[in-house]
Amino acid sequence: MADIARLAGVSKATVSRALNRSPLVNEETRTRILELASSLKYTINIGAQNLRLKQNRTIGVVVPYDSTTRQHLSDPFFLSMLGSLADALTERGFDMLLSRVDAEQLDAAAMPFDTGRVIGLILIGQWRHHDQLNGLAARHVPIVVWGAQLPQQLYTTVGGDNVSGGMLATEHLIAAGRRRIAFFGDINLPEVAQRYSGYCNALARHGLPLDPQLRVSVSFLPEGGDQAVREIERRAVPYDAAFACSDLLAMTAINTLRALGKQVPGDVAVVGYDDIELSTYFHPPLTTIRQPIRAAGQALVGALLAIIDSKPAGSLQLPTELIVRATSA
Amino acid sequence: MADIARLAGVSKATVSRALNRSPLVNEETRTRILELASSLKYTINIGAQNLRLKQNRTIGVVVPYDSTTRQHLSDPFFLSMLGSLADALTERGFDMLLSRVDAEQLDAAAMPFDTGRVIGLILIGQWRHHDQLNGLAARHVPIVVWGAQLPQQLYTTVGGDNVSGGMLATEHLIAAGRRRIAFFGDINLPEVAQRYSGYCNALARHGLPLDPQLRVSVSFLPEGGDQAVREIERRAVPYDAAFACSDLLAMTAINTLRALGKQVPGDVAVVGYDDIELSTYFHPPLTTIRQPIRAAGQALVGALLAIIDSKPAGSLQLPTELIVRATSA
DNA sequence: CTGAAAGCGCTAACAG
DNA sequence: CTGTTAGCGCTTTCAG
Repeated sequence: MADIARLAGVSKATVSRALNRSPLVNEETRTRILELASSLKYTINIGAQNLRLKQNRTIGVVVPYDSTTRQHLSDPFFLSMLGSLADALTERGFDMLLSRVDAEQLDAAAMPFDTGRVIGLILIGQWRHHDQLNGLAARHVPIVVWGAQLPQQLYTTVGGDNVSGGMLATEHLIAAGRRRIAFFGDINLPEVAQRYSGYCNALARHGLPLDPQLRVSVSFLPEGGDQAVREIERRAVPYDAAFACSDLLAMTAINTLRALGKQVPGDVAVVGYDDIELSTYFHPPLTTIRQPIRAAGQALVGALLAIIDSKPAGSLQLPTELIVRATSA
Repeated sequence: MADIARLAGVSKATVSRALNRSPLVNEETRTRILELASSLKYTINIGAQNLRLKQNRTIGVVVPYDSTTRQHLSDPFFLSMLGSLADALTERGFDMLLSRVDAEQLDAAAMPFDTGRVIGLILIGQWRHHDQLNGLAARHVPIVVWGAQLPQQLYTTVGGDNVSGGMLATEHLIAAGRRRIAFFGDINLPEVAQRYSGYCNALARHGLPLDPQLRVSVSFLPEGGDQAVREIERRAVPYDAAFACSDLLAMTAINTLRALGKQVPGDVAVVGYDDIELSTYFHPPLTTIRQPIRAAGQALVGALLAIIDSKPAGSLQLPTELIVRATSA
């Protein structure tokens, strides 16, 4: 900037003003400076600017990962979420600092905030780390989490409406004439627990019994679908449908069902969750519960910026939607 | 820092030294300062430190996207790559600034560098933007690209060995007794072109004719597999195998083959590319060419840091590997 | 071993 | 309209 000032025969202050399009600077001087700057390919040093302005337009996006199961990068759902966040942040002129942290050491997630690198954090995935997240919020780290709303929650969440998602899926299967509906998912995870309660509600509403033997606890890893099917077969309980807590789970489950000689949806109807892009192109195309990814990115960013602005930002539940395709016909 | 200095009864300089573990500071003073700092949850402001040190430990990772086809976020391969990069960068103490840029305006990718936010760029995906990439390199933007090595290339690439990948796949199919092998992919993309040339080599080596009718040009979008199969059926050329340029393509192709009543691998053997995690759990498990993702992240980061250090960093081709599963049995 | 002082690149009073 | 000056939070000579 000093160079430009010298070459333009003005002071650094004027250059700064010109570059920031201050109305205080003469039209003519301004264009001269701007041209000089662009011919020298000069751009303001954002670090210095941030320091001076005590501002910062970078948001930290954290993907917690489970070091034992690597339960994080298998699912295309995350990638879509990342994309949606990138779009929402870009749109509002923010940069995105991406980090992965061990889910057991979630405090580490706050480092970019503590060191002033970012002004707030978006966490993709709540898992079972409610307490650690509360801890961060108690420290006044501006944070928004993609996940379920829980009692005594100090942090803000944005998530799909899991209860109604679970209901939609289950009622759809019931409407399709299914009576013995298996549930695949780990209810220790808050989101899955809510989907399960939606499932229970739907059964109750239609006077169907809740058989605990029909619930199989599996992780979100791709092998989960296979495991779930094999487990329920081992239990030898009759079932004519399955509600899987992710599309990936549903797809791998369907593959195993087929391998075991079952027809989908003939013998077993299947509904997934998320509506990842591949679901449409799967064979047969997968019936699923759509999570509104675009809206999710917008909502997460909106909520975080509100918090940073110290405006109250309540937790949010985004509507989910049943997408009927062929696996439940 | 001024606060800590005051509370510890020392100068800012001493605090700085203590925090940076300088040997110049008295053991006792140091621990006092360190304790004070941690009790106040103080952390050095990285922005200010960077400014003063004229350093920066942030790398920009850029995912170009095609605004018309959104040819970017459908494929789990990218997510794995992102994860691998995140790991490699974290390991070496670098932060990752993630951005998406319109592939038609790749110059924009350099912005975080021009403004001093990052010290170098990693681009995931070369697509057909060789010239723009050369332009960036000519401007001395430190940059490494995941993609194919091309003639007259000013930038550094790291990529899988596509020619040998194409050969491995094709020779495997030939060894399995297939003679009419379709190729699914857009050879306008350098990586795909190289895989195609591997495919041609393999055919030639075994004295098999190269039938241009067997090559179907489709994008990497998930619907590509479906389109490819329908196109080749429309052409009514006989084929007994297909080599698809991504696993996603292979999977959606298999679904469509099945929908058309063809057996896989009975009627048509299929080989994919990338070895994404889902491939193992697909039904039938997918034969594919593995790209060494972990090594890729390491290599990309390593090459970029070398360039930043103004050490010469030649382009690199990582070995690919044939993973035989059930779709080619 | 410690402190005073200068300065990284930028912006914003304040004074012309 | 423009320049002078101070200072964002940090590190590092240079003197004690």
